[in-house]
Amino acid sequence: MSKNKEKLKMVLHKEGLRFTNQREAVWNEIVTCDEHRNVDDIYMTLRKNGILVSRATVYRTIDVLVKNNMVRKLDVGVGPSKFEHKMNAPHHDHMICIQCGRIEEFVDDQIENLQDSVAKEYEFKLVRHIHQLFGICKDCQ
Amino acid sequence: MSKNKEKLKMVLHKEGLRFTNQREAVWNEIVTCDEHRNVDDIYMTLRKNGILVSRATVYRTIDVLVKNNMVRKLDVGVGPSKFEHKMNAPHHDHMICIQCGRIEEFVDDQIENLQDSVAKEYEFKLVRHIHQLFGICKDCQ
DNA sequence: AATTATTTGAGACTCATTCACAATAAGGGC
DNA sequence: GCCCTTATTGTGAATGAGTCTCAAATAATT
Repeated sequence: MSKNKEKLKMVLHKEGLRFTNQREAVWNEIVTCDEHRNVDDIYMTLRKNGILVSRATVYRTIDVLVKNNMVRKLDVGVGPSKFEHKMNAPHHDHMICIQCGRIEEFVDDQIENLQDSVAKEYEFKLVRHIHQLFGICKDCQ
Repeated sequence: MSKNKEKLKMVLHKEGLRFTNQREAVWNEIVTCDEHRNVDDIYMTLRKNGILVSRATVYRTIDVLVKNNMVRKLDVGVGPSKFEHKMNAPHHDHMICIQCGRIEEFVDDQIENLQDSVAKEYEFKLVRHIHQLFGICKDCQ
């Protein structure tokens, strides 16, 4: 059994939820693609591959995945939210071009550390964060 | 004429928009309150004070104010966006409690600087950013 | 004052997301 | 494997924040 399937089973069990074909299909579709996609993209791709899962189920499954840190939700400021899986990928944040919508990832450990310090200082238990830079990308300038 | 009124006039002029009672009323309502409020909060307060401005106009005016850096839009992850004015207030980011919804502000110049460096490195022209820490606040723990 | 262009208000509309509920499928015990 | 209980699914309707349309009102220009 693949590592990802294993991971899904664990999380579902932890949440007291059942392991179903639909949930596996959704997780599988998300984890085998490295793009930033919205629910409809994911739904349509599944459908194109002959896997009929309802949109509602995609939403419901993603909620669980997001809550359990397997998927990151990305509010890109306009239109539907986008999602990306977090397996085998180092943590990163995003730069979003307000002209062409292109999303670029960036990593900065110093920022991460400072962030942790701030949270500690306020006795705030950090669960997740959003750090997005909006602007004009190199190509659009 | 107050400094804030002056500022609004300038921005509207720059945008090729007219200075109207409604736009002044919305800006005034926002700039004289230091809380994080959504469009409906602002609309209802105006209405309570006998100032009848339509919801659509509040949305439209806020768009202009956000675009011109007079107001910050805050996506709090659930429900409608909140807004706060940016006059006389040093730049800050937000910690949002996912339990009680409380919003706390924090300032960290080092993070701001690092952020600028990252943008520079990618030749990305930074227009604005979102940096939000989600977690459990001191009181909710 | 007349003309032209912008803004406003009201409500219809959009569209992402959530919900309700009947039908279906999982998991546990036998 | 079969039954029973309980969770999950699909469907389509509902929700709700935000946007749009358009006629009437207001502002700027002549």
